[in-house]
Amino acid sequence: MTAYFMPELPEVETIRRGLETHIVGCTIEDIEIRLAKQFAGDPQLVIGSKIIAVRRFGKGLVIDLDNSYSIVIHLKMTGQLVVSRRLLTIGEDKYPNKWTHVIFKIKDQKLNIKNTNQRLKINDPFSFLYYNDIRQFGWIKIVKADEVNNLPFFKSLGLEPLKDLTIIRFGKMVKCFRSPIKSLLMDQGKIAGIGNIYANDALFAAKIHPNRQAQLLTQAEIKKLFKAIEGVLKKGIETGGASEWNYLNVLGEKGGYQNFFQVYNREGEKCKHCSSLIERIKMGGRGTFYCPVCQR
DNA sequence: AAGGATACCTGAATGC
DNA sequence: TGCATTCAGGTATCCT
Repeated sequence: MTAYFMPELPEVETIRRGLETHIVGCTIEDIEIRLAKQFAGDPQLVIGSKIIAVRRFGKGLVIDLDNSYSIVIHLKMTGQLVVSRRLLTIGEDKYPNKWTHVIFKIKDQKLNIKNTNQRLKINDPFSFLYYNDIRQFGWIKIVKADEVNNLPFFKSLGLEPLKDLTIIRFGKMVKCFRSPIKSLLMDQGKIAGIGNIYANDALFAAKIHPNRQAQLLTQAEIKKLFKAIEGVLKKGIETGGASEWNYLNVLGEKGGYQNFFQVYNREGEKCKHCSSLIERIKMGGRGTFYCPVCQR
């Protein structure tokens, strides 16, 4: 089967870091909206403003501007944010393409000053940030910075792993949760940012069957799972995210985590620990992968 | 209340 | 071959 998956915390964090490096300090000169349904708010509110920060909450991105407005983005499954290669002078743009739905025209003051040197392949201080999205599920909104946290998605977000999610809080959460543990890991209102890939792999690392009722896990298992979550997310960030199919960082490059999948998308393949065949079941409408021997 | 089903959408895989 | 059907999936929303 083909794997389709959205960017999860490590992928979105990788994009956030890339944007921080490449577009903070730039000014938004124009916004071309090619698919109106993916864009909410008045683009005029941010045109002419300077990008001062890029934040991430769960799988959501917030680009802060110097006029107290923010551009909020959720990539959902197939959204990509790719900066113009022109900006980096490392080749010609492959974008826009038929899936490019929003184009931010940006101006880099630093480049503008130096635009007579070789850093720019062409003598043009403008660059582009392309929003591509095959499935068209993602969205971009212009909102006041102080209203970002009131957006329904952000308002309902749970704790941030590697930050606010402590072992104590995680333990309490698990003990009150009556549904399968995998549902808890993927519940954005409980823990922000874990999606199908990392939930599957964390459960494998902790040797816990995805269908186990959360509140029945032992303290030792809870601890192991907590460590496993941190482990897979850190590994994901370290390798630049998982790119089996659609995910790209802001330079249009793939990540490397797909080479470390333990169970995700490995139905019928051998468990890397015991050589049993990885099984696939459906939980909450999502493909769920596990080793029937290692995970109990 | 909380869990389940459905809509959104298109490319790839499958079916005939 | 080629056309039609099925499937995947995060989140919002509706439903039970």
